[in-house]
Amino acid sequence: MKPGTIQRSVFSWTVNIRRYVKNGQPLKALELYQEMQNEAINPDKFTFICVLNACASLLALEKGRDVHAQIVQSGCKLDVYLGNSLVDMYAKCGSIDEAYRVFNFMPGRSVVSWNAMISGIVKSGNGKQALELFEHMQQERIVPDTVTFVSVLNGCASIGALADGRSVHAQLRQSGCSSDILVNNCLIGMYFKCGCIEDACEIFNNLPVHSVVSWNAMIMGYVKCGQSDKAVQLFRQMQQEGVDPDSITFLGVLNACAKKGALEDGRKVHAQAIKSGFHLDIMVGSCLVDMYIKCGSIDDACRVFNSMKNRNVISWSTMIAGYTKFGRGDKALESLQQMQQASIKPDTITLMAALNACAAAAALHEGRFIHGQIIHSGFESDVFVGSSLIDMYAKCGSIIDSCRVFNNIPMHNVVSWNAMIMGYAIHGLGSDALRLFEQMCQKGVEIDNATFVCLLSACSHAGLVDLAHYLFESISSVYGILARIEHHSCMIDILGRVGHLHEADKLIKTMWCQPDVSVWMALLGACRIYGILQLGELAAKQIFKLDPENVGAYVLLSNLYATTGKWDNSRMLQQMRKRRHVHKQPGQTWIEVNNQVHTFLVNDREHPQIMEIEEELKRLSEEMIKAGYVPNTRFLVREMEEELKQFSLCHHSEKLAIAFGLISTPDGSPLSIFKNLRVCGDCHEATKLISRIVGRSIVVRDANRFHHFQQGACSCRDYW
DNA sequence: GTCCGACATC
Repeated sequence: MKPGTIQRSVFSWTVNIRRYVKNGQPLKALELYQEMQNEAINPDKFTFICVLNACASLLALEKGRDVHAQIVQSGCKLDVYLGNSLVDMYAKCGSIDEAYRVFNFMPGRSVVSWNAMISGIVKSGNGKQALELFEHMQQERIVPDTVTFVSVLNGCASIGALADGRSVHAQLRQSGCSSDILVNNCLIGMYFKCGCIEDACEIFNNLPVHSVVSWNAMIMGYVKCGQSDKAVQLFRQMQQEGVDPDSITFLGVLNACAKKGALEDGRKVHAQAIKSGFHLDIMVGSCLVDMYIKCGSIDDACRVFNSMKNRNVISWSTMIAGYTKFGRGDKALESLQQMQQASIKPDTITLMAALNACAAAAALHEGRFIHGQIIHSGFESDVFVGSSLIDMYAKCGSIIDSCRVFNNIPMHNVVSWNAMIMGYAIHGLGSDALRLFEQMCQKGVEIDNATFVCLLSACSHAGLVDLAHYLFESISSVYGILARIEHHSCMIDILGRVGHLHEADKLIKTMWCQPDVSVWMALLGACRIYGILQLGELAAKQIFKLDPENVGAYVLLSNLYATTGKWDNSRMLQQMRKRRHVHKQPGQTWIEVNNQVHTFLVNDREHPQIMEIEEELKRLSEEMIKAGYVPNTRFLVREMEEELKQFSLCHHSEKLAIAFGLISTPDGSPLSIFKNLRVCGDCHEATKLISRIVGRSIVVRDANRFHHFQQGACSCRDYW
């Protein structure tokens, strides 16, 4: 072969490789590169640049290192272009150290080299370091260009550094880049992310041309700031001004509808997406699914999902999370299987969603299976996956497994500590929660808002009122942050449970922020326990104002009326609830025996062994009455004959499940049962007695926490 | 020839 032919050959291979890279098919590009080497054609500088580009977009660090070695081996001279591509590859792949090494070693550096470093550092999540490098770059008298400004502004946005953002903005004004449309869109995003809506609007309003990207930045900005109404409004406005939405616009506006729970708006946007063809976009499709889920229509979500031509890991994860949200853990886990049958590999987010499904459904068996998959796919050292595992095991009743997972996490963060503290909290292990908190402080882990929520929950479940007071005070006095709304609702819950209703009421009145539904619910719950009518009515009124379809509030208020003898009010309220089509979730209890789940409803006679179950319940009732048990009908709100009430109480779903568990498992073995609602007071009392009569430990998970019944006592010490 | 660009699933 003549030398000229070889030259042309390298050139044409490179052209083809580049075409794949530019078309967004980096994997194909690498395949072609391999083929080229198989043909014994030596790559040149231009080939290397294309291949590094492909590695960067695939985040293929190992492959990138190989290419780097080949470059060195080939004797190819490291010029600015090749050096920049190497820096970019290492930085994008997250290896900032290696990027720096090339950067420092390069014979000459252009503004592009600095840009590659800065944007890589921003992407790796280190906005502060990026700002330092920006400073350094200017000391070296390198003039920043629009690309630099875009990266640095993103860096400011990512860490919410408003002051730095403003100073970059000031520099930008003097630089001659300030009319660049991309830079301005970036500024809009930065100001939104730093919470300065006015500054963002000012930039938008002063733009000579509003491109679709500018509108998108505004729409997304408003969504992120929690002003979804405004986002939907802008979506309409942009079209009135003759700008056509693109797929990103749809993602933004669907997000807004999802946040607002605005089903009707969502449907309109859906129709429009179909008209313009953007519904075929895989991300718009996934967002439509998400919107319908968040707006409460699982049927529509399924319809969209089933009609999607292509689904990716995100579409499936959305669906798995959606089923869980609707209490369909079984369907969620089924989806995980289908996804794997479709050869889509779950990522960490999918697995976390699946673990949530197991946690919600108390499906310990499936949870362990997914844990196995996690180990198999090498995600077990991921701290976020680990935190979901801790949560799953805790909610499935195995706090020992939670501890084991916690101890095996190599690098803890605040999320994993919080998950473990919360695990102890729901099991009523207040002192363990506190011990962990002390360790966490000793290790210098930065405490966040969620930590206090976990700690206060631990206090609530263990009845530690004084400690709760102390912690609540220290949020502001020691940690210098304002106690948030969720901390207030925890505190009100704790105060309410011990009957300090005046104090709870006073706390609400002196809150610096607007009380939300959770705050009023905590108060209403306490009023129900102590039969405080007036305050309870006031709390309920506030809840209905904020959320007219809150089932829990209807139930609590109607219970409150019933326990205070206001039967008429109770009945009227129930009628009102039905008129407004607010449906009560039926109480349900399930138990796993021999890897099979048995589900019971109230007065359930469907179970094949119902005769034996009733026989056992009768036997237990007699023994319980001998032990001094008086059925407590206060917890039953419907106005009915006393005898009928007692019958109904005996047939609550939890009692049926316990009786079934007792007759289906060997003497002395522990029982675990799960209830979808809170356990009722009578069942709680009865279970305490049963645990003593049969000499077994009985673990009950209700919607709120775990109750470990043993020898006539419960771990919740009657605080729940 | 190299660097940036509104965006989603927890």
